Amino acid sequence: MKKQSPLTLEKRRMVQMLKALGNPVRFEIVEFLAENQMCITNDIVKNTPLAQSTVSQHLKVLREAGLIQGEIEGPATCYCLNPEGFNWLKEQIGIWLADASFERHPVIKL
Amino acid sequence: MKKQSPLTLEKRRMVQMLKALGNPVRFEIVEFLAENQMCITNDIVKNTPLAQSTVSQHLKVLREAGLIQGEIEGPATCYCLNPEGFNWLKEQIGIWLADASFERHPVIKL
DNA sequence: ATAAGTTATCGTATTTTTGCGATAAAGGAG
DNA sequence: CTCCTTTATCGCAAAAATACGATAACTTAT
Repeated sequence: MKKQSPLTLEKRRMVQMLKALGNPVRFEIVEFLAENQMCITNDIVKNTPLAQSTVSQHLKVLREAGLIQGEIEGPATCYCLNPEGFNWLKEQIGIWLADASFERHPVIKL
Repeated sequence: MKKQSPLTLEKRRMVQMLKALGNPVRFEIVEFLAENQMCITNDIVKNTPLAQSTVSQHLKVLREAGLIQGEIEGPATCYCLNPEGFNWLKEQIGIWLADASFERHPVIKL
């Protein structure tokens, strides 16, 4: 039995990203950003039934997780996916799932 | 500008899995299960500072997300990763991230 | 300067999640 | 049978997430 060490910085970042994506609204925002290269915040707002302030909060969560990035374009803000963040996550998940043992503990019938 | 359609069943399942993994405690439980082939609930409990009932709740969340599976072994319960669930998730993430456009909206300086 | 449009943040209400103790169910040991 | 161990569930408290309106900051156009 191996004792669990506390989560590394990398894994905490991974958890933060997974949590950010593990919400239907944010998941849809990411999909929207992926599908639309024109990514002004207001377009995202119009695409949801939610208030502008709510969407802004969700964008903040995604931004802080490093999954999207915003850039001020004149009076508006252009959000796009953050390729570095997504590629990093993809890589980490790959490593993580590869390491994971899917072996089943041999069932000892008592 | 493309209008967003509501999330498909598959995507909702994906969100559910991401949410389940997007919690430090559950993430560690999964790591623990991956590292230890002996996966009795009580061992998981001993590995955390949390109460048994709390761990049981987290296991339920992971189980309902299809990420782990439990099997009653005598008086105890043996939990293991669910290979199908994880492989499905890995596959979906691969597809999802491959589809995602990382192109940046061309910045029009006004 | 004023007005219109866009976005971030603040305060707050509601909902959900997280955590715990107590309890019940179920199996195995004596 | 009784006792012990293990686990799931219930009820509840505390914490966090979610959503909204109001507001402030900022840009652009008039």
